[in-house]
Amino acid sequence: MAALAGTPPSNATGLDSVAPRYTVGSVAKATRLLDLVSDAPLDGLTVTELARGLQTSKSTAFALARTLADRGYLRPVDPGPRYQLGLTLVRLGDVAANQQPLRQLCQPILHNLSTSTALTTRVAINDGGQPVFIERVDAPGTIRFHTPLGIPELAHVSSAGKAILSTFTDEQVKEFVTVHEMVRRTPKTIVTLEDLLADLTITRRRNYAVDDEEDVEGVFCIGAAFFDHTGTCAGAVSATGIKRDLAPREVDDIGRAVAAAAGQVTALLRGTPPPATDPR
Amino acid sequence: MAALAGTPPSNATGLDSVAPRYTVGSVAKATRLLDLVSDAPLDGLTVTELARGLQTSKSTAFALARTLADRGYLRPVDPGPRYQLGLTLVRLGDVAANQQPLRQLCQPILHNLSTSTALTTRVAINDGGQPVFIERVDAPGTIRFHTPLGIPELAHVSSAGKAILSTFTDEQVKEFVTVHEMVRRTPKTIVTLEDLLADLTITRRRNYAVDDEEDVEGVFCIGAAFFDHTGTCAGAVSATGIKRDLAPREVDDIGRAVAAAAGQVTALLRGTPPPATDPR
DNA sequence: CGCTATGTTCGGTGGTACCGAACCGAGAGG
DNA sequence: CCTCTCGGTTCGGTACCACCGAACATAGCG
Repeated sequence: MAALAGTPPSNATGLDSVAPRYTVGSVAKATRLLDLVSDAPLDGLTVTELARGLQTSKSTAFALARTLADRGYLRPVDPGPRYQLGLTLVRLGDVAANQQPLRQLCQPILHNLSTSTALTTRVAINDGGQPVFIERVDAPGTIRFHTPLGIPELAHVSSAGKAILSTFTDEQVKEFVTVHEMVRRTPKTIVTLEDLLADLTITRRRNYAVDDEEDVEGVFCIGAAFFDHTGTCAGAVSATGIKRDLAPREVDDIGRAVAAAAGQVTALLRGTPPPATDPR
Repeated sequence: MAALAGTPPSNATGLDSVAPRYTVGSVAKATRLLDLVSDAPLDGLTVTELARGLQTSKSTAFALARTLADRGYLRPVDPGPRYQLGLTLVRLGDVAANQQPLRQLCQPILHNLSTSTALTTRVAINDGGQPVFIERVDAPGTIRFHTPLGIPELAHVSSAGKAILSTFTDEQVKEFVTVHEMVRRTPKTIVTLEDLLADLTITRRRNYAVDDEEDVEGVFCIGAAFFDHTGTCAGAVSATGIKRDLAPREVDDIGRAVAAAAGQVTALLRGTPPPATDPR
C-alpha cells in the first residue's frame, strides 16, 4: 500500500520501520547504511548512492560513512571513494559466531559429518522456529553452495527448519505459519499446513527431516534437531548435496548419520559444558 | 605511555579517540559499545556494565543497547538482560569477508593446501604491512588454533607478516618498524631491525617465510606472499602446525607447496578470474 | 570551455541524544 | 515478613549536535 510513495509524505525523517521508543536515531540510520552496503553489488557504494538509499542529504551520509570508516566498519576503496564493508565487521562477526556457544561444540562434529558423508554440513540455531545458520563446513571437492550465515531462513522449505518445526506441537506449527507464510520456492515446495503437518509426522518418526528440492531445484538436504539441557529444541544440523549425486539408498544412511550428529550435539549441550577442568 | 589512564581527566564526554571532524557521536559510541561486548567474557554484559564501560549514564547505555538489539546487532540473553553480539553481525561479517574479493578466489586453494599438507591454512590481506586474516581452513583432525579473523596481527612474528614485509624495501621495513614496535612474544622472536632484515633476505631467496616459534611456543608457521595485477603485495597465504609434528625435512616441501599456492592466487588476481580451465 | 556530477566543507537551527531522578521488581539479609 | 539494595526501565527537560542546504573543489565529458 505504501509502496510507491515517491516522496515521503507522512515521514520525512527517514525513520521508516518501527520506532518503539528509546531508539537512537543516528545509530539506527547507521545500521540501515550497513544493510545497504551489505546488499549492494560487489564494488561498493558511493556517498551519493548512500544518501539516496537512506533518503537523506549527502552531508549526513558523508558523516555517517566517515564515522563508520574510521572505526573500520566500512572500507573506502579508491576510485571516487566507494564504500565496502570493513574488516572490523569480519572480526565482530567471527566473535559473534564464537559467542554462540553452539559453534565451538559443533565444529568437530560438523567436520566429522562432512567427511563421513562427503557433503556440505551446517548448523543452525532455532530462532523462534526459523533456522539461522551460524557455521558451515564445506565438503572438500564439492561445489560451493551459496549459504550465507546469520540470516533467518524459510522454515518450511529447509531440512533444518522442518527438523526444528517437528519439535513443535501441531498448534504451534499452525501459529507459526500464520505469521510466516509458506511461500513457494519450487514446484515441490510444501505450501499447505496440512501437507506440512503430514511431513512433520514422518519427520518425527524417522528422526530426521528431508528437503527434496523444496527450496532449490536439484538440491537435496537432510537435517536433524538437537536439544538443550531444558529439553527444548536449540537448533538443527543439516547436510546438503546435489540430488543426482545421491543414490536413493544412501538417503537413510545419511539421515541416520545426521541424526547421530545431532544427538552428539544434544549430549554436549546436556552434559559437561566445560571442556576443561571444572570438577564442581 | 598512555596505558594506565584509569580515569579520563581531560575528557569527560566519552569521546576518547580522535574526533577528526565529521564524526557522528552516537554512532561512534555505539561502535565502542560493540567493541566492549566483543571483548567481554562469554556471558555478555548488563546495561550497567555497559554504562560503566562507556562512561555514560544508564539511560543512554540502555537506549543504545535497545537500538542495537532491535537491529540484531546485540542479542539479549535471559537473566537480567545481558547482551551478547547478535546474529546480524554474523551475517555482516560473512558478507564483509565475501566482499573481500580474495576470499572467493582463495577458498579452493586453501582447501587443497590444507589437505595436501594436513595443516591449518589461512589467508591474510596486506593492511599496510600488517597481515589481517580473512579466512581459515582447518585441517581435519588437527587441534584447532585460536585464530581470530579481521584483526591486524603482528607482522614481525608471523609468517604471513614476514612474507608481506619481504616485498618491502629495506627503507620501507625500517619505517614500518618505527611505527610498529617489535614486541617480544617468545625467546625466539626477532626484535631488532638488523635481524629482521637478515631474515627477510633469506625469505626473498627461498620465496617463503618461516615463523619458528616466534609468535607462540611450539607453533610453526610457513607463509608466502601474493600480488595483485599492479604487482604490489596484496596479502599472504600461510600454513600453521605444531612444531614437533613436523620433520625438518618436510619444511621445505611445505614451503614450496605454500609458495605454489600463493602463486596460484597471484595468477588468479592477475589474469583470468574464472578458475575453470587453466591448462598451463 | 562550460556543464554536470561527485566528494568535501561550512554555518545555523530544530530536533534529539543525553542526563538525572524517579519508579519497579527481584533477591539478600535481618 | 519486612527492609534494604542493586539493577532494569521510564520519563521530562535542556544543552548540544546531527542534520540540512548551500557553497566550494575537483574530475570527467561533450
